[in-house]
Amino acid sequence: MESEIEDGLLLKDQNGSKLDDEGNGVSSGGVILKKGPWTSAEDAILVDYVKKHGEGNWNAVQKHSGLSRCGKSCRLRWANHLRPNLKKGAFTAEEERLIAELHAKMGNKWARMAAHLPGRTDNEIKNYWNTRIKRRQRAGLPLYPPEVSLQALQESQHAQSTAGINDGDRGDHGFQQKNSYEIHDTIFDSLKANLGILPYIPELPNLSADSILLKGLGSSHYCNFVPSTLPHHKRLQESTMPFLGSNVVNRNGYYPFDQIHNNASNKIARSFGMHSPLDPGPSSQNSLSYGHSLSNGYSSTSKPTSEALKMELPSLQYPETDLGSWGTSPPPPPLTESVDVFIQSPPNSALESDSSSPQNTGLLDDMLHQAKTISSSKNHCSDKSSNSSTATPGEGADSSTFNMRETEWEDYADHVSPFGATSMLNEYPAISANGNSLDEQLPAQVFSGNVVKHEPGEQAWTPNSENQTMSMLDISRIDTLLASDWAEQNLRNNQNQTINTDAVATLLGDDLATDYKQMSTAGTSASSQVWGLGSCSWNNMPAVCQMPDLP
DNA sequence: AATTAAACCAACCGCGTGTAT
DNA sequence: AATACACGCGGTTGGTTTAAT
Repeated sequence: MESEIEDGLLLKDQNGSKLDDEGNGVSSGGVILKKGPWTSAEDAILVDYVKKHGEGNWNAVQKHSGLSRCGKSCRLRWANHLRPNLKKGAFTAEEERLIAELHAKMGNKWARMAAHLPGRTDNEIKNYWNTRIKRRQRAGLPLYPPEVSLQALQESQHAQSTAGINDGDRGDHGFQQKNSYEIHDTIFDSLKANLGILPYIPELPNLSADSILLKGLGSSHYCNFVPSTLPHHKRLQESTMPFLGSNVVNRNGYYPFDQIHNNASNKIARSFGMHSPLDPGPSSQNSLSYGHSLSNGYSSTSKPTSEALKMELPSLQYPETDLGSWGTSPPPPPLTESVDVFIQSPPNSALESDSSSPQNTGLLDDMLHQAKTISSSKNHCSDKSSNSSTATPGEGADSSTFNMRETEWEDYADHVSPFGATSMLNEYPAISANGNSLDEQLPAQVFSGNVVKHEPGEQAWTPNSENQTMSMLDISRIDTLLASDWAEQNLRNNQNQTINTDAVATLLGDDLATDYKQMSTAGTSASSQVWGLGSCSWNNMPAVCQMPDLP
């Protein structure tokens, strides 16, 4: 080792390590730190070291084991490849779905997501997601499955509503609020993107998109959708926003929904195969487009089991892992594309980042002020939301409105237009009223009950019942989220739900999934699942405005 | 069969945060 | 309180494999 030390000029990298002229690091002891692929010998050394000394203190590995790797590299190698219980192989359909769900809630918090996926690493999840982002971007398909988006919104609303109730006592709920915010932000962007590509905007009865965002600043119930003012702008990258150029973001940094509305409304039915009830059936063009989409983008990384097995352990880089589990795992995702299908147009990063700009500070202050003013009259807000609703009270009550079976997720894309918005109006089956939310189920259980596996080539879920059609009317309508159905339902459920949510959130904080699980099992699932826009009205604003990391 | 493009994945890099001194 | 260090996270890069032409 020592002999490898070079006397040449040594640079220092960001971590203070010296670099030789080939870019290899040089430890403080003068040992050249190797870079690049790990060898089996190095793996063995590292494994042996960890067995003896445990994890952590990674910089000591090089010193004590003679391994010519920096501590950071050792940690990464251990975490991603050598540590026990790592699950290798393609992601299962369940995992794919969970990833989408988690991403909807957390954004690019790979490590946190990995915590929910035993045996999976943040890097693995990140790679998986990013490859699909790219693919979906090219295909113009949704980022999240509709039910994931909707559910996340619901949950975020629960949380934010709770935050509203705790308005005067936010000190201990910073995380929860932040979490809520993140959910909102991510999903909101997702929904916005959908608005840009989905035909539903026209369906928004009494509010244009800009009214949702901007007018809401004044007194609407939609203010909670105003994108963040928070500094987490790094989370979503511009690269995830392919559909809309920055030129469509108004000078306030908000996404000009009305513009989208105007531009998109005329294209809606035709472009997406989603037909207005007043519009004749899908055009052949849609069908063709959709079919094209299917044929294009569906080489998912989730490969059939056999392939998954094949791809594993390609080299010494991969330690032996328990492939046995794969043998028993569900058939590879036909679902292969399950996630891809829903990767939607990227979030509007401009909106996000811009909203955090100083120029919006005043707006946020106003929002906060009004939020506090209004928070005491939540019911009043609900009433107002109700008035704007286009749904009848009875209709929205069905919790199924915002739930889809996982299978539908895949089918959704499969049937959708090239833009990912399939003819949901016709094809989505109704979900049972007691359909579980994603969070109501633990990962291991999430997909057990209602996932219908499809073979990769299996295109279609055949619409065959009226109730299916019924359900989709709401589900497919992203704008519905912003509109009145939720508010309508919320009117009835708001009070009790808010209290429950508050209590749970207060107790559990971070783990919103658990929060909602508990809520659901407490017999409030029906109401909670229809928790709507109304609940995300002003009482939510504090959650946004109180973000601890606000400047 | 050869070439090119796309997809995948391991590893690296920079930065932020927490902790020890 | 200030500084240095260790660690972890998220983003990016580059090499390899696979698929398409």
